[in-house]
Amino acid sequence: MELIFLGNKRPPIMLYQLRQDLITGLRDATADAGYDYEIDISDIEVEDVTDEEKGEFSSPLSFSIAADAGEPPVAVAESIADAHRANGLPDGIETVSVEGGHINYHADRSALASETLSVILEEGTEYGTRTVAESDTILADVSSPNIAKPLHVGHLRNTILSDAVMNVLEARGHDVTRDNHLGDWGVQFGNLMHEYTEFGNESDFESDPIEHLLDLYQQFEQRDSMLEDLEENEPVTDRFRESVEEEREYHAESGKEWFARLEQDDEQAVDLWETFREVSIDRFEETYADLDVDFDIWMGESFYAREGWNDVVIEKALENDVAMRGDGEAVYIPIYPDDYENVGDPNAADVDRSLDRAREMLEESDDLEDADFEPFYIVKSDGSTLYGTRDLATIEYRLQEYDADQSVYVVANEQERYFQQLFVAARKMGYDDIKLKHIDYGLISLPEGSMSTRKGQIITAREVLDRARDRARDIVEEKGRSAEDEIQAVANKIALATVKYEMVASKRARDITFDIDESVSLEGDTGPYVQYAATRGYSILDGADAVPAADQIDPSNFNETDVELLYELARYPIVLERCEERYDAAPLAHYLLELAHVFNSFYHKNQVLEAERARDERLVLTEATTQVFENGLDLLGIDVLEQM
RNA sequence: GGGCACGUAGCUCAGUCCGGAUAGAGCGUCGGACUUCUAAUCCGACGGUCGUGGGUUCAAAUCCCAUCGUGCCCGCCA
Repeated sequence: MELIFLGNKRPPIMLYQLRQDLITGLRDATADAGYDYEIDISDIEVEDVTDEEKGEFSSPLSFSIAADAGEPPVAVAESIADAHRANGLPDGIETVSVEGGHINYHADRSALASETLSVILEEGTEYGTRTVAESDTILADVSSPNIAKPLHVGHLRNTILSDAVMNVLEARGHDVTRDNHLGDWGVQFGNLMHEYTEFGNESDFESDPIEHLLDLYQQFEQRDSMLEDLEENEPVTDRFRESVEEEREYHAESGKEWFARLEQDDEQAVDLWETFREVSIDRFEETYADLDVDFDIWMGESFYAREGWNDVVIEKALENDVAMRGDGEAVYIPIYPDDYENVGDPNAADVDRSLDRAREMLEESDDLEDADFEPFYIVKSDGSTLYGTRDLATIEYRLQEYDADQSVYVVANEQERYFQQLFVAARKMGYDDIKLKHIDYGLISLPEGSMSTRKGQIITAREVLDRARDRARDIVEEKGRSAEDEIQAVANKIALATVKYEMVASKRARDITFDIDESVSLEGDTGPYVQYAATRGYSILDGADAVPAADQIDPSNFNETDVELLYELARYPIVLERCEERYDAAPLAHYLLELAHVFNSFYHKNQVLEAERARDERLVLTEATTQVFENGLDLLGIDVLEQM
């Protein structure tokens, strides 16, 4: 992908560009020194600026070359450094040295300082973003709550993580469509309709529809598991067992029937479903508004069922001979054990589309259980569809309507296996030109154990937000810096920062034990810590009449502390690059924390307004820092505050 | 039985995907810094067999194999 820098005719002398230049230079120097060695990005490390000896960039490649060539590493390093010196170091690199076999490059700090500050202030909110010649069109499943249930902390993590990751992908130049892929279709709603028509209560529904529906859902599930227990555990008589079985089947069958009716557009079923859906969406929207997140589309699973997309993929699967028929009306795609391998990546995907293997296996034994493949069902024997059908339909739709390059799914890692199967099935269907990516994340549990909507052990998104707000308001009041009428607004922003930071600070794969008391703490490794640092920046800028232009300052006035902060700012685009690679926001969260720490340190050590030497320089540096705080926090969906 | 993830300081976690020079933060503990641009802060100290055992390598927290522990998944549910 080709880089186009915004607003500059030539690539600025920035960390990012310098590293690119050094790779090229190092490649030539290595060849000129007489060594045959393949050099890539990993051969140049960006070092900690506080380490004088290592320089800003360092390469350990002399060790590998030395091992092959049987020469001492220091000699190899020296001869490469000499060659590089002779060829001429890139603009912005002052010297190259050899320390302990490492080739260390020392940047021209003044040039880097003024370039970095100029670029940040010139690009403003665009700093760190890029445009790419051929951006990807990305369709993303985000948030995806099930209707008729409240949003809980799991949805909170999903929604906040999705928002941040999609923001990053946009900043990296891609065209992202956020699809709130509502769970609004499936037998569970048949079960709910059964329960509602049997036991529902209109006045309860009206006073709190979601609570009432949740009660009914839990009642259905609890009765089912209770009956299951009774059935399995020592029934007193056969007669008793039979009646338990009957009771259980009655409810389950009735639920399935309701769903079948819904899929057949039965008026009563559709009416009920629409009512459930509307009250759910109304409630969701309140919470999304509180979270300050938006979606581009709310397709929901029902869309693909009701608009005929399910039929499209079912037909396609049968016509292309990738799916076979099972009992009743059942249709499934056989998946062989060797089908899984880099299956989300269009370039690496290689699956066996043939049904011959499955047919052979079934000839030996009619029992699917014995066959060495997993059936990926897209039609059940009763003729209704499954989530897999809807997900295949979604891919078909995204290709047809959006010409999508990527279809990505922010969904908890408990569904990892399912997504592998879905992606295999999709390849078999012939969806070859689309990158499929499961952006999985760890489960959230409570200190008292794992959450279960069924058992009623949940903590809702609303509870978390309310508690964070209450706690933030107490602290804002205690500090007494905000005007009476602003307290709630300030507290809200701090509360959001707390919750959002918490939700993205751990890398995706990690499970989180969600301790609400710890999460609303405002000290240390938290969102408010970062907000506070930014606020101090504004406070400084507030005390200055004007901030000079970046090209009007003398970078040689910067001391070590200033330079450390400056390098932190320069690193920002590299952090976003890493976030894009990983489809994660955690590196950004950690970066902002580090930036806040360095800025706080700068704040204590260096005077700005009263500085004897570097007042102008530090004003520019401070302004650039607040800009990076704004840009980075914005990607995490966190607002900065002038005062807190 | 099979699959995936996680295991780093007392606790919560970065760093692992791309192997490099003394393994980093926060919380907690101990000590220090507010007549100062916001102390929601800063500075310092204490704290580590990077789960364990092999292997590859000049070099392993990082790669490979094995093993233990924890969580999740393996349904014509989502």
